[in-house]
Amino acid sequence: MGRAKLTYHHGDLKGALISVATEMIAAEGQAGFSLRKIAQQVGVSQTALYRHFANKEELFAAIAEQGFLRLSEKSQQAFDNHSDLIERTIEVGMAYLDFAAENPNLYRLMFDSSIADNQRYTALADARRQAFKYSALNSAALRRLRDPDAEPDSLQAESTKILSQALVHGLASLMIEGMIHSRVERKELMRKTLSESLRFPWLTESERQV
Amino acid sequence: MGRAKLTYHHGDLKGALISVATEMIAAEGQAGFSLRKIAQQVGVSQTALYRHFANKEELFAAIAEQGFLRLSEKSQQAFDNHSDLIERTIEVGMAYLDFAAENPNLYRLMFDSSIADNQRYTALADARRQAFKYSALNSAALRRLRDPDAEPDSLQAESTKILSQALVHGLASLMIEGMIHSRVERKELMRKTLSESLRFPWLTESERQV
DNA sequence: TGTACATCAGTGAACGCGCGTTCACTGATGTAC
DNA sequence: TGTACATCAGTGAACGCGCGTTCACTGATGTAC
Repeated sequence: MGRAKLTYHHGDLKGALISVATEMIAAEGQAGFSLRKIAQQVGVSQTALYRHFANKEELFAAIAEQGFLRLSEKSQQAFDNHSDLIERTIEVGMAYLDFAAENPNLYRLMFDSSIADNQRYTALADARRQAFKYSALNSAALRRLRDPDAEPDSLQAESTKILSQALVHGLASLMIEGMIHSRVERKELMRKTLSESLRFPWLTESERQV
Repeated sequence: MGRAKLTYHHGDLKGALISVATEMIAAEGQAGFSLRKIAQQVGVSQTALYRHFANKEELFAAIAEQGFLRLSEKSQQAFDNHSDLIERTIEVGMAYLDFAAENPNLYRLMFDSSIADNQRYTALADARRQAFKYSALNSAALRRLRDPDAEPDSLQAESTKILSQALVHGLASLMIEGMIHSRVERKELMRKTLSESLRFPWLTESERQV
């Protein structure tokens, strides 16, 4: 169906709604968000939306899902581009930080617990799991290197995993909330901080090649 | 003025409003928050509030300020109770995490950029600075120990400071958003993670005593 | 000690607003024959 | 190839709601004389 053709039926209204809604979240955040504005921007009546989403929350879930899919892609690229374990960990983390810096409002929505915690949105939960696959794999690998006989869910393993997750999420939050002010270039700072904290001194040089 | 006495004038309406508003934030978060509900709960007309606050945002700022003052107190206690540098850093961090765990909605409000970034609220900014004084002093001390000749705002110093801030903020966020699921006791896990990441292997035993 | 009066904290009715959602509808599409 | 009809995407008027804020007011308080 031609795009220029102004038909009664839109063609891909669902996709257009998600895309415009995502832009709106990016521009104004969750506070200034409204279904009516989105419909207006898409050029459709304010009730058309209810053919595709049961309610506002369901649209939010779709936006968040979209976000995780994009984050996933970035993470995978970073993962695939590096084989050195530490480099890889840093670069996956950097991809995460870049995403947060470029999409602060979207990032916030993605981690809004009121949506994320709702078990109803299975597609969202899947996308989320996918996005964390690469960092999760990384920490599993690290754990094995560190202590091959460690129980999978030992305190040691848990704390390693949580450390890296917390660090990267914390850096993202600090960036978004503007708590990081520095003369030095932000990206360089991120890289350095990540790299210092993830040096893992217990690894020998040979172990670092995965 | 007696409390039981039902007078036309309240006595300390401003204080009562902040206190009830803080409770309401704690219970329902920013989403379900409304001036009318608060006035009702305090038992006063919905417009009485405007004698003490110009608008809703100003009340938010007062709530956040209150939060930072409480956090400040907790941090200072933790600081004063330990002289070992690492123990002290861990305990100040733990105080921060406890606060976030006990007051998730308040914590979120305190770091809501739309209020925090507004320069108009100088009392809020002061309270905030006060709350971070102890962790900031800590990282300054660490920096000096690590490299006495380091320029105060070197990349090294910046990244050390950011690392500890990010870690503790990241852990708080993970806790609040329920991303931390674990069989082991949460507090123990926090302590271990913090302690591992802040071990600072470059410090000698004698340097650890401040 | 008593009175007049300025000050100011709290009232209550009312405003306009934007919101999410409902409802009965209409126009376009695709398919069976 | 043409027609009847079921399906379903999008319409537009309307709903009720809770909200923040305004306004002219009233009742209580404290102070000057």
